[in-house]
Amino acid sequence: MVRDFAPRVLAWYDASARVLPWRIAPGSDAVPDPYRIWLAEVMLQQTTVAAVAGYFARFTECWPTVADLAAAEDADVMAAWAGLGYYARARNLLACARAVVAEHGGRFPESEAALRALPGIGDYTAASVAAIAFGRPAVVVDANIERVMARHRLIATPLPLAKREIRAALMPLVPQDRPGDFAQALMDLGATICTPRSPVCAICPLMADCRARGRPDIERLPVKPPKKAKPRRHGLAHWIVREERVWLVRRPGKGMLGGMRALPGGDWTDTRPTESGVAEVNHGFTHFDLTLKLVHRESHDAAAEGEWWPISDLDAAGLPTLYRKLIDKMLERDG
DNA sequence: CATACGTGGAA
DNA sequence: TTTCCAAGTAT
Repeated sequence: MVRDFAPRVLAWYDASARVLPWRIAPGSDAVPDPYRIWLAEVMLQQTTVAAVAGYFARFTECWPTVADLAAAEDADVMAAWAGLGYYARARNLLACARAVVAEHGGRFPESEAALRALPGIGDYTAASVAAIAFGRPAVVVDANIERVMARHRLIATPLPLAKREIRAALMPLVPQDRPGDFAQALMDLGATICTPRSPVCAICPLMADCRARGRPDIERLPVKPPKKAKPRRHGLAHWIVREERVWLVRRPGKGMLGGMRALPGGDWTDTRPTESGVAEVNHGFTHFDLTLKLVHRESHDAAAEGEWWPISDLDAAGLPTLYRKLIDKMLERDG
């Protein structure tokens, strides 16, 4: 049965592939654009298809080619990424586009190794671009494929240790003729049938030889390490207004919300400020929860760099969601 | 190997 | 409301 693993997966994909803006439909003779494949793959890192769609449309309209993106202003790209999260991706996106232009003549390299050496491209993205854009028989392993394989082969080793087994199990199954479709097929399968909860095994093309099929503990696969409790931190943000404009700063290039426009304010600490504010939000980050309070200030530090931004045009500032939530709350209150 | 790094939707 | 977690990468 294992011998026809890829044919079953590909036949299912031919009939059931999701239609996505960055995808070339199976059977189409269109030529994939490595720039669009790469852009989508970076946006999709730890991010849902639904969240990415609008950003992908705006980016490809503003910057149709990798050369256009490489020539863009940092501030414009960071603002366009605002709200999508994991902002190191946007910084690396620009660095990668510029490296492709400066070091590869404006064309993405085709080998997995050369792709892997570019900023923001790790094991997964290097393999997926090699397979999808260039038809290379790379072994693509993302969270969907980990789940499909851990269940099909009943791999109970906890992640991330299981990654090696999963990769070894998948490698001999990759078809030489359609590696890109194979990878996308397994990801679609994981996203729509072999889901984390309530998998729809009855319509799965792999059900005949899936070792986890029918087991009550199928939802526990793949086994993941226990999560740690998230601490809560507190911070202040300053609302400084002059002539219908608000004072915005840019956060340092590394760390939380690195490189993004923001409201000025102090460090985030583990003690709640006593000062009363005009608005407050709770915002959940990956490894801590933040309570951020908005307070009025008359002026900013004399030495501070920043810009007076029209309050009526805050949408264009490209503020991270944390600050948008806080400002929206205050404006809603004050009218 | 462990940790830092966003956000929004689903159950 | 809380918890989970989604096409991961860098350090």
